[in-house]
Parts: sequence; structure tokens; C-alpha cells
Amino acid sequence: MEEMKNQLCKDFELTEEDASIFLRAFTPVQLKKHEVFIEEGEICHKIGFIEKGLLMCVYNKDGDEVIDEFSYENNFIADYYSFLTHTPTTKEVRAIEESLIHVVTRAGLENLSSNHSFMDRLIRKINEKLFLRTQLRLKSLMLDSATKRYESLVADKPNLAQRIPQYLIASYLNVKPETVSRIRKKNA
Amino acid sequence: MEEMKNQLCKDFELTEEDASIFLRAFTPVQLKKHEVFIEEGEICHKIGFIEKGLLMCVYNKDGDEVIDEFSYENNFIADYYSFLTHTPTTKEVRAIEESLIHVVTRAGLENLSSNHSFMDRLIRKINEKLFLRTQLRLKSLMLDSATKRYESLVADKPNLAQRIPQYLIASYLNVKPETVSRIRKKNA
DNA sequence: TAAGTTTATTGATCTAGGTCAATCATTCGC
DNA sequence: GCGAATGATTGACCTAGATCAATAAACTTA
Repeated sequence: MEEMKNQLCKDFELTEEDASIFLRAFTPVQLKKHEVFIEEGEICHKIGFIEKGLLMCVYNKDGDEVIDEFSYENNFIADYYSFLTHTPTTKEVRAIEESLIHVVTRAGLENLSSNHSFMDRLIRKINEKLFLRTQLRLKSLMLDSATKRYESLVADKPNLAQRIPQYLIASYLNVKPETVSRIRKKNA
Repeated sequence: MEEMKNQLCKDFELTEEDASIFLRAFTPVQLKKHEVFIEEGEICHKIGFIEKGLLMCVYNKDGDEVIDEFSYENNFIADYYSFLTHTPTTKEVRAIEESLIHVVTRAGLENLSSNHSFMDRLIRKINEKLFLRTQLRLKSLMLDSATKRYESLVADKPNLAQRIPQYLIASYLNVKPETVSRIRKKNA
């Protein structure tokens, strides 16, 4: 909890005091491995902050799962698109590992926003980070080959690549597991 | 100018007064067809708002241009990634048509931010819109075939598809012009 | 309007990555 | 520790879209 607060202060330029106020609006939720946090089709009215564990957002491409993103310790997790637009999710959010997350509802956030001026700036910062991440992902998908994407992932997130099975990496890179296998063989 | 103000009020929930203050920080710039607004390699310290015309951001993929996005009347244009991170742009921003845009510098924005409380919320909204747009683009690239992407574009932005040559559409869809030509033939 | 440039179409190939199926390697429950 | 899942590798083939090259339209601009 202390760890989380520090991270928030650091990442979003919050004061200790504001970070504490912010965190007080969250309630802890324990998720088992494979447990669903947000179901496909529901409207997302909550946002999680991960204390421990690993989750992912997955699209369903006629039966096949395509991973939109991973999220782990000290990061937020939600279907933010659905949250912002109030439209049903087109992806599922679920735990890859057993996870401890802290959840705030839309109502909780709105309440904070109307009582604390730091919220607009905080949300602005969160949006910025998210935009930067999405932009990088889009760029690599537009410009890089499967091999390049794999190499970048391993270089940028070596710990993540260790932590999850290869078929999830494949899905995130938007290729088939066989392809990742062949890329690794070629590089070895 | 009045038109721009109305659009800002509408899109970002600004009061007339705040929108006026915001716009006063901008200076008009006229761009000729093909003229570069932001060069690749520079750090982006400015943001444009388009009164009239059409611009694009393009990545250079060893000699080949890949369009990241289009922007036209009543929308912002910049390399926001570079702007936020203070890192050199990896894309070029340039006019497709002769355009009239209004430009604000980083300094101008910072000045506004420190004097007006509406700025945090405004920037938050801008970020949100941008995130939503990027997210949709990413999703279609991850899940849809070239044909589907083409059809969605024509359905969603029929005016844009009219306004620009087909090879730019191809680039935006991340395929070759020949492919767009074949898709159209097939669909006819 | 004609010449020159810029776009678009079409056909013949090529290739990155997908698909299918078999085998091998791990991990996990009991 | 053993059998059953679950995950990874490998090989033979397939396909969407790329590449190359040749015309053919469609605009510029004089």
C-alpha cells in the first residue's frame, strides 16, 4: 500500500496527501488466476490499480484471442475505452496470475473529482501515459515486422517475456505461437 | 474563427469565455499544399488547430511513407508524442491541401495553464479524444483485414475518402495502392 | 488542347506469416 | 512418480498482401 502510494506520487506528480486521498477511494479485490475482472459486453464502470499480479485485456477475433495489453504491479487496469464512452466492452479483462488489485468505481472517481482539484491534473497525466503507450504500440504494428516486434518486446520488457507463456506473447505481437517459435529458432 | 470557437465549446465543454481566452493564445499560419508544418527530427513545441484544410502525420519506413493520421477542420494537429515526451519526432507533419491553421506554442500553453483552471480539464478532454481515436485505429489494425479496414474507412469517413487520393488512403490503411485498387475492383 | 506529370489499374510473380497436424517438453494434480 | 493437460517445436502446405512492371486514366500547366 505504501509502495503503491509512492509509485503514484512519482508517476503522476501527486503530493503524499493527495495520493492518500486518492487511494482511500479504492477497495481491495483478490482475483484468482484466469478470473475475469471485466466481462466482454458489460459497460466498464470501474478501474483497477494492481498491487500484485498480472492481467490482460483480450479481444475475441472469432474464437481467437488477441491481446490488447498487459498490466501489472503499480499500473491501472480497465477497459478505458468503454469507461470513457459508456459503450459495452469489446474485450475481456482477466487475470493471468493470481492478483491483488484495488478498485475504484466511476461514482467514486466522480466524487473525488468534484471535491479535489488535483483530480483533473491526475486524470490528464493518466491519459497522457496511456496515449503514449497506445501510440508506440500502433507505431510498431504499422512499421515493424513480426521479428522486430518480438525483439523489441524482449528488449523493452524482458521480465514480462519471462513471466508469461509464449503463446500470450504471440497474441500480443499479433502473430501465431508457431511464428514466435520460428523467430526464436532463427535468432538462436 | 467564430466557427472554431463554437466547435471548441461543443467538443470540450468550454464556456464561450474560456474558449475565447484559449483561442487568443493562437496565431494564424497559412500553409501551402505539401508544406511541412513539423519536420522529422525536431522536437515538437507547438500545436495547430485547423480552421481550413487537411494535414497528415507520416512515418518514414525506409523510403516509404506510412500515414499515422489525418487531421482537418476544427481538429488539432501536432506530433503530440514528441510534444509530451520532449523527444525528436519520428514523423513529419505536412499539409495535403493548402491550409489555414492556428498555432500555439508550448510556452503559450504553459502560460495559459498557470493562469486558467479550465486548462487541466481541457487538456484532459483532448487527451481522451486522442486516446479513443488511437485505440480504434489500433484495434482495426489488430483485428481487421485490409478489405474490412477499407470498408470501415469509407463508411466512417466518406468525405475524407473523397477528398484525398487513393494512395494516401492506402498508406493510412497500411497497405499498398495496388491493394486498395484490387479491393475496390472486387467490391464493385 | 497538347504534353507532361501524377494517379490508378491490371497481371505475373513472390513472401511473410498463417494453418494444420504431428511430436516433443513441461507442468500439475493426484 | 505417473498420467493428463498444457505449452512449444517442427514440417508441409496455403493465402493475403507485397513487389515489379507495364498500361491507362486523370489531372496540371503552358
